[in-house]
Amino acid sequence: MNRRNLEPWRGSRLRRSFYARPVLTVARELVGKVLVHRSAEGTTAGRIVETEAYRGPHDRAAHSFGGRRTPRTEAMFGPPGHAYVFFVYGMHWNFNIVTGRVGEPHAVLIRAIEPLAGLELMAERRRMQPARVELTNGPGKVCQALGITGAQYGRDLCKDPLFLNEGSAGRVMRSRRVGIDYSGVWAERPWRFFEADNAYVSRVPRRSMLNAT
DNA sequence: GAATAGATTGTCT
DNA sequence: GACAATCTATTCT
Repeated sequence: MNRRNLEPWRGSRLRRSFYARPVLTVARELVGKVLVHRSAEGTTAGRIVETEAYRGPHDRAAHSFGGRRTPRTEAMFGPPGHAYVFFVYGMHWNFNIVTGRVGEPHAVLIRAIEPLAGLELMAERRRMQPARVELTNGPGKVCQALGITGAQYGRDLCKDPLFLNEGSAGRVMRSRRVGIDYSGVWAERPWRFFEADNAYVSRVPRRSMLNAT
């Protein structure tokens, strides 16, 4: 265990240029990176192990489909490296990272992380025991564990207190995205990326749906 | 282990 | 009024 793993917030921070690239590239490369949130309650951090790319205005599954630009989706149209946070199903927050160019409404959903620091605080927020994969194996769970809500909407992820650091991943696989069956052919696109054999990945697809990257 | 139902509210039609 | 980039508990096999 090196110092970076013990104190993940000390790592090398990802720069704006990392996010200012095509959304599929960023989604793929975000697997293995370290997400850190330093809040008043304490610091929590984890390795990203599962992501999904959303690519409006053409992608029917994206909230920015058709160029829909409202107070809710505004952040997706803004500069890369900022947070797009939304509330869904009446009770869960989801955290995304805006990518690409200004005016291009693309973002990457963070679906799962492997906890690195602040496990006790995560467990407290999640109201469960710390040594369980259910702590952070889903997009709503990640937000609850890290204390991410609408208060973080639009925040610059190149600055404190919510930011990403360098990290590395094992083998990365891809599959169709989760929970967007209403979007027709767009649901088939292999725009979900995850680390192979990681226990914190929210759902392991059938072998026939898998692709190596 | 898989399938299903229920919770609960912001957003848009 | 309908629906949603989800989670949890429950009820099956």
